Formats: sequence, structure tokens, C-alpha cells
Amino acid sequence: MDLPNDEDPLDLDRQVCFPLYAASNLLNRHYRPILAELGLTYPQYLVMLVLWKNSPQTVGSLGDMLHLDSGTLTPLLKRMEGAGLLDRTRDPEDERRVMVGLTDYGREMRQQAEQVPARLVQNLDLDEATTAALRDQVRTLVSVLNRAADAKP
Amino acid sequence: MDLPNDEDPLDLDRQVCFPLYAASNLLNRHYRPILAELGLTYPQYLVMLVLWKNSPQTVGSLGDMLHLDSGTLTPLLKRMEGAGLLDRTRDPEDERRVMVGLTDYGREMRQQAEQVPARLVQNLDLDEATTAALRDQVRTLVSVLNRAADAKP
DNA sequence: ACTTTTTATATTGTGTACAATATAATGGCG
DNA sequence: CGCCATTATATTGTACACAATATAAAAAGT
Repeated sequence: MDLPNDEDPLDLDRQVCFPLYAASNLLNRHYRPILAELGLTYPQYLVMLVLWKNSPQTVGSLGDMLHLDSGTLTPLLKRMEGAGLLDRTRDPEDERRVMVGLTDYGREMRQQAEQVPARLVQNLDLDEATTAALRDQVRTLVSVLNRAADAKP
Repeated sequence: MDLPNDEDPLDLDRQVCFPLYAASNLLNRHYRPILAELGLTYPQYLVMLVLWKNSPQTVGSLGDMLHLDSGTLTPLLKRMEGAGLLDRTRDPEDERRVMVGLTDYGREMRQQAEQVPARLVQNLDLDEATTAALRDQVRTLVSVLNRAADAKP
């Protein structure tokens, strides 16, 4: 009844999606202890990366950058506000919008965070070429996924 | 104060990890409506893929395949048992182990599931070459992540 | 100006992930 | 045999993700 693996469309090894899922979980697990020293989770770290580039900005633009919606971001940002990393204030220009901006503490954390990428790569013993090639491939996939998402609804 | 993007180690676009994270979330989102017709979530679908290859097997071997621990699997498997997809029984040979096996309903679902990969690829309009290249890259990363995980603790 | 529609967040409910811890059964080892 | 470390799963507590829905402000239409 079982097909040989290279013909079975349901073979785990034939799916792009499974390695991607596994890689994402495993990477998160590698980040966790490093980011825990800063008191951050991985999604929180991503929010900080975006804000260190440009603060303040709206919840919506954060969501566009990170491909997350308010259902994920609102509680996450509230926890970060509670931790003193950022402020959330309604935009007086447009009361629907919430501006998210770094606090002094949030800005200062950037110093520490600069060591994070190096520490991760060191832990994983990844070479630069592999990393760069992979990054480009995955980025291509992300744009495909976004195109498909835009086309449908 | 801002560095140009190609020198800033904290630039979002320079991280492998972020596109991987985004791709994993986006893929999950694409799978969701397709799998919802079968009453499955994506991790539940992965469990079914493993069981269709080999049923029954222990919680531990499922976890090894999917890189998930009992904290994730136990409640997930209980929900799947509740949905009538599988059975969970203590192994009489070793009462610590729980054998997870497909029910008739679970086995029959395989027919429907065979259309899932094709429907996904069709939705995304991905070509075979890109998919294969990406899959190999990500698989390489997964093995690196596992090596690093084994080396540490 | 008033109504309708759209837009920006927030809330609710379900389902993962995972660290830390608990529990119970096996397998040594003296 | 009895004790102890190990192993296999379960539980607890925290933090995402996201669909569906709710809320309220702004924009558009009449």
C-alpha cells in the first residue's frame, strides 16, 4: 500500500513546508536563551528591530513589516509596554491609530542587542555563504506567499 | 546615528531568521483554509503525515520526527483523539510509553489529504525548481540547527 | 449635515510552542 | 532484592498566532 517515498505526495521529506516549520521552531529555540538575557522573546525582538530603525510608528505599520495582525500585536505590545520598552499613545491626528514609540530604556537596549546576531551565528557555526543563499531563497518565498495572499481575498 | 542598511547587523533585511519566521507564519496561513476542510490544523496534519507512514508509534518518535516535545504533543494528540482521528494507549510492554495509532476514520482521511499539496502549490503558483531548491536549503539549515542543539546541552 | 462605508485597533476563543516541573515506570547496580 | 538514576509522558504557566467579531473614528457619498 505504501508508495516509494519519491512518488508519495504526502511524504514528509517531499514537503517544503515541513522543513520550514521545523526550522522556524528550532531557530526560535536557539534565540530564546540569548534573548532571555535581554528579557525579550523572538517576536518582541523583531518589534525592537523595526522600532530601532524608525520610532515611533503605528501598530499597523509594525504589522505590515512583520506580517502580523492586531490580534497578535496588541497583547504583545502591551506586555512590552509593561516591561518599559515602549509607549503606546493614540495619535491625536487620527484617534484610530496607536503610535508605538521606544522609551529611553528601549533605545538603550540596542547596545546589548547588537551582539545578538553574532552570538547566534557563533552558536550555530553557520558560514556566511550558506546563510546568504538561504536568506535569499526564503525571501523569495515570502514574496511569493504575499503575492498569493494579496491575489486571493 | 543610523548606519546604512548593509552595515547594520540589526537590519531586518539582513537576518535569515526573520524571513524564515515570516515564511513559516504565512505558509501556515495558506494551509489553514485547505486543512480546515479536513478539520485539521497544520501541526495536526504533520502528525497525520507521520502516522500514515507508520502507525502506531510512540509519542516520543512522533516528537523526534516533528521536533516537538510532549508539552506540545500531548494536548494536540488529545484533541485529535477527541476528533476520532487516532487512539492513545499505554504500551503494555512498557507502561511509560503511549502508542498513538490511527483509527479507521484517520486512515480514510488519507484519500482526501492527497490533494492538499497540489492545492497548496496551485494556490501559490510556485514552480517546481524554486520549491525544490528552497526545500534543500531549508533542510540543510534544519540539520545544522539540530547539530547545534545536540552539541550544547 | 447625515448616513454609509472604510479603516485602525481591540477583544474573544482556539490552538500551538516551550521551559520547568511533576509523575510514574524501567533499568541498572551494589 | 532494594535503591537510584534514567526515561517517557503529563502538567503548569507564559507567550505567541490567527480567525471572527466588536468598537470607534475618519472618509465618502448623497
